[in-house]
Amino acid sequence: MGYHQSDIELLARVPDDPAGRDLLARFYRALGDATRLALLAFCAEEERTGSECVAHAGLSQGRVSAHLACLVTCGLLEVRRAGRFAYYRVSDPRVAELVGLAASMVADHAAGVAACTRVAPAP
Amino acid sequence: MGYHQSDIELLARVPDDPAGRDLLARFYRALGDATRLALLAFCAEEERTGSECVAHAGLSQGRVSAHLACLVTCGLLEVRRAGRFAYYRVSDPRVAELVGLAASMVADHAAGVAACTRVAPAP
DNA sequence: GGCTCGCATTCGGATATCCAGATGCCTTCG
DNA sequence: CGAAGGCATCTGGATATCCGAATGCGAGCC
Repeated sequence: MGYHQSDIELLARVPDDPAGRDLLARFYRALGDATRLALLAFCAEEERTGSECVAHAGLSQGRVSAHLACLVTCGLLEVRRAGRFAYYRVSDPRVAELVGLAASMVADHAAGVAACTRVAPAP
Repeated sequence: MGYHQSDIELLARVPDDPAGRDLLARFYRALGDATRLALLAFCAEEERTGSECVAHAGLSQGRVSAHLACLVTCGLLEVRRAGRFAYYRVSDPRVAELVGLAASMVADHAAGVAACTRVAPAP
């Protein structure tokens, strides 16, 4: 008793095989970086070129390019190439849902998330 | 043109301040580990004790305890303590939605996610 | 009281991911 | 053609996270 239908769903959604779970974990790690989240929000507003993303992120060009490539291969961003420019944008509405849900949960557990050191306390 | 309402939402959901984005990123990283995903699915079926989780995960007891603590502080799992036992379970329906959405996106981009090396190629 | 069990925390080492800077390829412009 | 701009990739070093094993603490049983 007390279990929601969605809990059953969860079970079905998390892959049984280790390889599938690792894939899902990798996908979450693509979202697990503050710079990539900032780029995602930036490219959700409107289409952006690589240089615009570099200026917005305030990191080295090479690093931002790698972050964008990560977001594209994971399906979080789409890229359109024209001439010497690359235009990035968020096109999948599931991305917004994913971010909205997570932000909502973080709002309810901000202190815990901030304190959560997945392995070692402060050295 | 071509932008969904949910994209606007996304913008609003990703925090403007770096600290807020870092918190959101930390939350995603809590989900970004195959062992923790397996524990989440295991504890979604029904309430589980720490020892049951250790047996299911097949890792050292100390490590599983740390993973469970991470999931609890991030609000992904709830713990109920009785006597010398700790009972873990998923109680927030948003967890299932979060996992379902991610799994659905991974299904559409499995090859990319598998290939995505966030920084350095194979050494 | 003393012992065992269940859980949490600490220790040292391995691996993944992050970063800036340098280099290379392709496109565009003079 | 030659120079400059935009993007991707490689190099080396710093940091975060993971792991098993050992240790500490409180609860329940004999």
